Amino acid sequence: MAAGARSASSGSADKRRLILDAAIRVFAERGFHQCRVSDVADEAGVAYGLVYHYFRSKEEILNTLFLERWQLMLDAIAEIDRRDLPAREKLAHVAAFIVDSYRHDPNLMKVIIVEVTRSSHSFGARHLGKIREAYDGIARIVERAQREGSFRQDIPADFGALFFYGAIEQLLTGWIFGMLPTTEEEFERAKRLVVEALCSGLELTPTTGRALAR
Amino acid sequence: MAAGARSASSGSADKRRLILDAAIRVFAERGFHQCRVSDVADEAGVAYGLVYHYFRSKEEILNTLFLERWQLMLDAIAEIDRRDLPAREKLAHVAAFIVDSYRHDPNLMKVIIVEVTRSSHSFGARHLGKIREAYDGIARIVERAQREGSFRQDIPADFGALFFYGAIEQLLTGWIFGMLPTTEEEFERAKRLVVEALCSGLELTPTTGRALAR
Amino acid sequence: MAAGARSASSGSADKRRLILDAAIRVFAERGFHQCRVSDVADEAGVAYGLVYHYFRSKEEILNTLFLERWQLMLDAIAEIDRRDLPAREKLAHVAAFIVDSYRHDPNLMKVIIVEVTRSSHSFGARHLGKIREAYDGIARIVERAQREGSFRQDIPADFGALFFYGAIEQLLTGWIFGMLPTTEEEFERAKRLVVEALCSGLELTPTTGRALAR
Amino acid sequence: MAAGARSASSGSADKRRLILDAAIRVFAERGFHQCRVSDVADEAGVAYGLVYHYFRSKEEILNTLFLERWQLMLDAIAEIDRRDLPAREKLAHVAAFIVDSYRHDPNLMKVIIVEVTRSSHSFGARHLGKIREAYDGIARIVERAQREGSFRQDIPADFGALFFYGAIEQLLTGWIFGMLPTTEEEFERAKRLVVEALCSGLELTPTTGRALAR
DNA sequence: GATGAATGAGCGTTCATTCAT
DNA sequence: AATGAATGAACGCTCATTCAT
Repeated sequence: MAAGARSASSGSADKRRLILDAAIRVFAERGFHQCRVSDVADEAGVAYGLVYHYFRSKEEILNTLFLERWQLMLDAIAEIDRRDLPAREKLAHVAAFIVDSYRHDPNLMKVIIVEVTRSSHSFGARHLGKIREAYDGIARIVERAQREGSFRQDIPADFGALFFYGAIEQLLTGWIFGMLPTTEEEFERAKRLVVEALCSGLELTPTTGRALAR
Repeated sequence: MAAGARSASSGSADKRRLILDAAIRVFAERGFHQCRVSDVADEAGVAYGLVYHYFRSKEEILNTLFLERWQLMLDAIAEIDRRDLPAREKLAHVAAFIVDSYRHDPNLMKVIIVEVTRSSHSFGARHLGKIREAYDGIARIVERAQREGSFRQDIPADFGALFFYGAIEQLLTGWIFGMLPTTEEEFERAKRLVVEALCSGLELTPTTGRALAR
Repeated sequence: MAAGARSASSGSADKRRLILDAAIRVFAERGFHQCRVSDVADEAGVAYGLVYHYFRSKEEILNTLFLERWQLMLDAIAEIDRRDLPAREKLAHVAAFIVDSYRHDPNLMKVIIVEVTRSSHSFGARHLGKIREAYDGIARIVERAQREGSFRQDIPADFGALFFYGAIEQLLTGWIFGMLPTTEEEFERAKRLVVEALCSGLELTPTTGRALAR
Repeated sequence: MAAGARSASSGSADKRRLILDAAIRVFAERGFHQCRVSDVADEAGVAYGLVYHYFRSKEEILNTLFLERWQLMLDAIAEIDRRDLPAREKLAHVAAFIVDSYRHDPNLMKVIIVEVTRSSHSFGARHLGKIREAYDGIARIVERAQREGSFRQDIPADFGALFFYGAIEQLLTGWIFGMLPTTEEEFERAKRLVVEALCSGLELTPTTGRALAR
């Protein structure tokens, strides 16, 4: 929880932070390519020359936003994996972290997902390594579960991670696009369902029959 | 199979098709926003102005590419759903159709995924309805399976569809980004695994134990 | 009267005439520069390549329209001047000819006035000689009246012609712009008033007092 | 006199003014549509983009030039009308103001007349209201003269204004087109003649006979 | 005569970035 | 640190004109 608490903070005169927070709003609202540097400056209430005092370029603003947020997630995944929990619980925590990140600062997550993660040209390509680290972090959870016998081994860990991440990203996309409702209950339900679906599958089996009863 | 056979064909003098095919290559290579209309014209070997003879704008080229291809997929999903098959088989056919589409014309799929589907600003927003239709088509398969008792009902059909589509899209993204190998075997393996994972889950159970044996 | 009877005629298959008539409507409606050659062709119901079969360029269409109509006016002015009439009557006939030309084919006159006569760049410059001939024709009427003693000599004939033509052109402009009503009565009144004003002046004098009584 | 002193001044570093003055020269020389924004920038000796720093569009430059100059004339006409003078004197002042405006900055007046006032499509239409105000200002002078008995009432004031303005505009057109000489004497003579012609008429009468003697 | 596909120069506008103050 | 004037490359789009059929 408390994911990304820093991004919306600061009543201070930290102009750099002001610019970053303004950029989140503007990039989320209109898209990175559809807005001008001056829009960010206007939103931040500073002269737009100042943007270039703090950032080398418009891109660097986005890179900064992405990296500082994404690293939190990587750290969280790693930390979760170190805990002594069943894999399913770990994945639940990962899902919760991501969903809560969106809940906490939808604009920031929207920017990261839409402008970086889902944008293979320009930014996606640049941050491929970092994005991959997230898959790897999840894959490590799966891998350990396979070694410990709780997860099946016929689905490679990296595929499992891919599917799990893909499902969650699709949830975020649904919220971002306004295709899914964004109430608190929905967030909680989604967290539960994505883990349930990915771990136990969509088919009805004796096992999932028991799962239903829980 | 044979998905979208038309898009890469034609040694004919159909200049309109020539332009569309050139656009696929150029958009895939450098991205929609990163290339100029003249790049498309050059690639097609036609004069600049001819592009505007056939298309109202650069955007219309992309819209055309998206719509003509996406509709094939929607039709395929609907057709698959009409067959008398277990839901798992249906989903396998859907996965196969999408994967084969990528295998058949990776550039076109890359353009559609990267520039339209995963691009909420500009194009994604415009084609939201069409994109949603795909989710709905898959959801209908899941729904029927729930009614018929083969799929569990505690995971709503639309979520199931979302997760399934998300997993597949993540596969495509992996191939597009060069994060996953793109051999024939990989494509086939991926088709199988995404269905297996989504239907039976990642966890090891007595049921999946049996699945392993198949 | 019956000025420019040819311009709106022809139920024949004379495509050249069809194009010219279409050009009158299109140029009048949207302006020479604001419409495309294809607009003219569409209006004429012919393929736009045909326009280039009959005319060397878009400009030549306008030149043709201007010259064929303007020459009628020059001829009319010359013919009027040859009649044995008081100068005031001659000017009245000139005014009537121009006003009736507008009444007969407002679009054509609009094109000629707006796109050629009042457009010093491009077309005005090209047809300067022809435009000047009109001034000269009127000036000749004034000049003769001065020699014969009915017109004062302290206002040079060319100035007189300029003022007279300017007043009439302003009337046309008023109609074209929709600043003056365009009823039959207004046209007749305008004919009378422009001659009266230019010949007798706006000031009230014993002479004009008598004029009132007429 | 001293009409529009601001427009051609400034050796200062006011780049906005520099651009406006350059635009006057370029628009006058080659016409609004026949010149590129870069021509204006080059003429002003500033970078291309700076034009768009100060003006929203090429059109806005022309609008600005027209409005700032035209308003001076409207103000002048209103001010002249407020003076306690015979109508003929008032009209003489109006004529003088306009002629002097041309004398002072022929390029600016050329642009205004040719590109705006005489251009019913595009700009003329946009500024119809402002153009009409000029007619109305002159008409008010005539109207008052009619009420006070010095001008005849059988020629409506608005027609009188139209003819007077038309005559003057034709003079300007003559100078602009190079059809009339542009010496100081000619300007002064034209001022006198246009008023004389419009007030007293072209015909020789006992009254105008006396006028000759003056 | 008639068609409309094909050509390509031209131009208005945008906007990231620099820099003098 | 802070400002915003100044720069200029880049690009989408228009449209008059040509030409093969």
